[in-house]
Amino acid sequence: MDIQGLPGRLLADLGPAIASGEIAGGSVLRIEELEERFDVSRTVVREAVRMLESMQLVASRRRVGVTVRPKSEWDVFNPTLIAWRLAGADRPAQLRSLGSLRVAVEPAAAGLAAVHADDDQRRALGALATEMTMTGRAGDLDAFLRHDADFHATVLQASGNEMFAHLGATVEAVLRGRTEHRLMPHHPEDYAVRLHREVAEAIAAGDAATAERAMRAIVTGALEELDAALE
Amino acid sequence: MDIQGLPGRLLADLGPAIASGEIAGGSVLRIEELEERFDVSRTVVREAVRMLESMQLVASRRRVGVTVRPKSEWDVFNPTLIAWRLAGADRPAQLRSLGSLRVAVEPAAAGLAAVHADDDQRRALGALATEMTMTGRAGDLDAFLRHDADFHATVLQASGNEMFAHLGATVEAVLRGRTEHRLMPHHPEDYAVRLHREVAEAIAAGDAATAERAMRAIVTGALEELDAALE
DNA sequence: GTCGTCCAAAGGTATGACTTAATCAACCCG
DNA sequence: CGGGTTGATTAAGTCATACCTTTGGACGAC
Repeated sequence: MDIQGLPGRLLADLGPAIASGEIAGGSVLRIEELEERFDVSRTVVREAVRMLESMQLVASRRRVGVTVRPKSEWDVFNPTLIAWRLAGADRPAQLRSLGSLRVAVEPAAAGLAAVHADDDQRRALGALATEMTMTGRAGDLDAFLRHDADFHATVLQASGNEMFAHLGATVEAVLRGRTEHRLMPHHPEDYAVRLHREVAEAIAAGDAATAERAMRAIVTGALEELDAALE
Repeated sequence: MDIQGLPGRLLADLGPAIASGEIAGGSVLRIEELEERFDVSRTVVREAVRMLESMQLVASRRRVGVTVRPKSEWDVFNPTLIAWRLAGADRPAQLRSLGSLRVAVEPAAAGLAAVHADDDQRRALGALATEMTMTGRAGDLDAFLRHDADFHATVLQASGNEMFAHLGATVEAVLRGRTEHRLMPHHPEDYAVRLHREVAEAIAAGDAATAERAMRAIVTGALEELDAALE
């Protein structure tokens, strides 16, 4: 999902630098300077700039240069940008934003999934809940993370809403970040695992209200734990 | 927010064509062909392709060409792409997706706004609700639309969550599309206007639960009306 | 002090040559 | 005859350069 070619190299360098605030809003980059700094041709620089431009990270104006736009204008839903911010200095802020988004979206998705999921998806959720129980008890955080991410991605997918479905990858990034940075207990809380089981069963039974309620408990719990972990 | 220069011209032509399905997933475009078709240089074509690529609309592979990716891989949150789809053949599907998204996000945003809004925002919401009452009664759909969009944008902004805030522009696009295509009653329903007033008052009073409930009523109502209007 | 003109700086576009990688097919080996 | 390896071919990727276009700011006239 990442990069391609030389412009990708520039992106991988400039993008995170801007996203982390290291290059402040209002700064001006000149194309010629970038050519020298990265030792590439104008073509390459321009393509990289175009991509930053399409994320609303920068704006290019004649006679001025490539100016970094204020943070408030970024395309904050862009998955690449989210990844950069999660990897950089304002990971806390990004995690909080995404946490609120999850609280809003995932319960709704669970409710829809109870209505729209196909049989395979209902079965898969049950199986994933079981895996989470087992790997959670065993303290195998890697495997737990994998199944947790799969679980949420499956629910989002099963909602039948393409926009919800696309948040699967983002949620996975959140969960991974949480695990990698020790922002969650070393043994997943029992109650969280039980709630996942409850969501799976409610979706299997077509019980939208219960699925929604249980999922809301999961994501609000996650948000509270996150806030606590971030002091 | 749109376009800039010659690459913008290509984008404005290719983007909507892909977004509407006119150019199907799996199709292959060759750069040289595009050069001729639009009578521009390679530089320009490549930059346009880069931008389509960063929306995940296409992928460029050596020895093959620029292939249009399946719809399921598009960056469906990209505002430009949303605009293209709203303007094109699958406006109905896009409106439905966005409708569900609103149902998920706006109630949560209203709840947060009741806690985080500043005084100006609380005042502005009250004033906008008043305007909606007046222009709604007068049947001035244009003015009503403007205030309606402002209202929702302000709530999203006041939530204090940058991701919610960014959905303001998208919601406005939805509302505008709804009005322009006669998908709403010629006189806004009284109950909807009353609910907006209720949201404004709850946010002014810092009553998160009420704000959330009233906003949920607004957006679920809007979604139902949309579904009805789309048969 | 204000307005208008002019110039230079920086991005935007065009071109053509060259490099790189991947597909397809021919070919060789088993 | 089948399968894997190699090589030719094709289209994207990169580079260097020249030229065009816009525009911010300096400079001078009124």
